[in-house]
Amino acid sequence: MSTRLTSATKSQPPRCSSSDRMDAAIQELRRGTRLADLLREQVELIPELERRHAAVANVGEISTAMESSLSLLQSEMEHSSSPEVGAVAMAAPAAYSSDGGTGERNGAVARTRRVRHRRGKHGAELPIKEILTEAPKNDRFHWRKYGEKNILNAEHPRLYYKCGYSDDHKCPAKKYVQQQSNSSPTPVFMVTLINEHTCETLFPDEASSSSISAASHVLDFTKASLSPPVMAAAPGLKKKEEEDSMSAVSMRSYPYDEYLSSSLPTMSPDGDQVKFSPGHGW
DNA sequence: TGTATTTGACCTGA
DNA sequence: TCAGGTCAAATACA
Repeated sequence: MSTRLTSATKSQPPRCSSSDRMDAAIQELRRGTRLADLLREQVELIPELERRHAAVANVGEISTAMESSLSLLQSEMEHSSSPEVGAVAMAAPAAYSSDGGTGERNGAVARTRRVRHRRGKHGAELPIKEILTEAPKNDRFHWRKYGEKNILNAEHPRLYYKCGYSDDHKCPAKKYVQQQSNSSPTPVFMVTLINEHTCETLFPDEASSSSISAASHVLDFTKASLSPPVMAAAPGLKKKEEEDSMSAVSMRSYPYDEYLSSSLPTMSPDGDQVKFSPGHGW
């Protein structure tokens, strides 16, 4: 079954205008929905009741996520998005920084007062996407974690990432990841994207990654859901992972490429992604 | 040794 | 004053 599922990830949407990409993303989401249905049928054949139940539940969540993403994209298409980005603009959850991450890192002394230009509340025009995902995947961008914060009334801390090229290429892309309160056995993460990547530095993994790895990814996606995906994610995690699974996921940056181009089979069964050399790393 | 993460302090808007 | 977002030294790891 895995091979069939993989086909969902094979078609590469054209990368042209944002509307083209959104269109492609919609197509992929539709396809994903159909495949999720297919997967459900297959999963129902699992003899072990417990596993079957869990798998069916997970597939159901996949479908839900697909459908909600789909409707978001569609409504965005209808409401004519901003020309520059194919963002799924949603209600801005909070304040978004407009700090360009220009990386003024020469402050010799720590904690000395620096004039930092940030928090442009007026920056409401910033592209924003929010994605609910339960299955972290690699989006091929290089994210670097730069902060973590406990949020009021939230069970889990919010993790802050910026593009790994924010300094080099002045790429303003950022994302916030927050695990939702665990109402379901499977952790669900709200991923908020801020700004579009200007670095355009995607990892060239699709050329080398085989459909096999894609298949295993898809399969393991289910497996990983049975056991928390967070734990599967972090070979690079060292100390806090055992107690803080949230951080574990975070180290890999949470990917959710649904909106992007869809086919990023980069997470191995262990949750370990493709290794990248420094500077291109993840 | 270089790179990425952790973590507490700092900053800013509400 | 509070809460959220960011910085950057310290630290861990490959």
